[in-house]
Amino acid sequence: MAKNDHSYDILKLDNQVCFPLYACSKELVRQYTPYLKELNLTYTQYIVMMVLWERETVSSRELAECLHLDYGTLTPVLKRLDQAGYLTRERAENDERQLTLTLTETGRELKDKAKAIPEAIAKCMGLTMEEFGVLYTLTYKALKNMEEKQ
Amino acid sequence: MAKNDHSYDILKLDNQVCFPLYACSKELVRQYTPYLKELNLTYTQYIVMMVLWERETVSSRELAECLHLDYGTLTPVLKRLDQAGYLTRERAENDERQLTLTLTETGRELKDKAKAIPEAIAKCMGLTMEEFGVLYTLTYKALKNMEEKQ
DNA sequence: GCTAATACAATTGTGCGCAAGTAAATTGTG
DNA sequence: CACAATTTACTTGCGCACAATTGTATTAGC
Repeated sequence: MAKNDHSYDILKLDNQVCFPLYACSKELVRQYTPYLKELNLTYTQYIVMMVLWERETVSSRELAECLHLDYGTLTPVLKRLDQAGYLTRERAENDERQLTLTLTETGRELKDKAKAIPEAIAKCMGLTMEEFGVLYTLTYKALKNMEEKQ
Repeated sequence: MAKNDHSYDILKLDNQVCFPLYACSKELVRQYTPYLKELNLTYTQYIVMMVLWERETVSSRELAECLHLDYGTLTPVLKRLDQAGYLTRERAENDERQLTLTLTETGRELKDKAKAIPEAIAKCMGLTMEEFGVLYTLTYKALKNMEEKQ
């Protein structure tokens, strides 16, 4: 193969968009960790709590959908949050299949402690307000396009 | 608490930049999966192979650094790639601590099969060339800023 | 040259993350 | 009504991902 064969350049790590996205996502979770440790939460548990802080109660199915998580992941996460006393898990009255999650008082108290986190993380990332907006738009656009494919 | 208290809005899932980034990253890995399955690779194994396809040989330490992975993750991944016959693991001559990874012929053969993947994934994401460029720049910028914090 | 400090890698433990398979409740169809 | 299809959730198995700990080789300080 000739030295100036560039047909494999698309396989170079530096030419991938997916890699920095993947690495950035992991690094973000790592940055959250020390803050969340004070709340006794992991990142995944945190995003579950965010939904509950906003809605007080939600079905397991809706949660799985809006967080893009499947039950294999969600079930043990919800059990741990239940065990920690941050939420309750009950079957829906009208449909025994459905699981209804409800925020507890202990869970609600975390909300105040969590208030400072988003700004701290934003500072870590060091992007301008405009850049944050662009990043938000592009990731949501890609996400939407990809979920349409399946 | 008054209904028009917006001080918690920063905790709404829809107002987070981190969440779509996290969800998008996971969705991306999911999109790769069927393509990589044909090469008998996971996404993490794939990015290891990308480095080897470009460099033929690399030390474990360099790999960990450029992929932003620690040894707890990397060690078992490398063992599996070794077992699959895609690379060899040898101690460096001059320093018994260091692990040197070398691409095998079998590993090199995968490169051709992998060639079509980046374009297929790009199509899934459905962004324009310009948008890909912006996404690349912003994620690398955030990544660089965050790793400076630690 | 001996010991302390450092660097590199492996191991252990915990928690995602998802595919595949299973089970139970509900809904749809004849 | 009976029974097939669907929905919802759980379980199992495997592979990351990382913090914390341990082990070994090299280098630095004296």
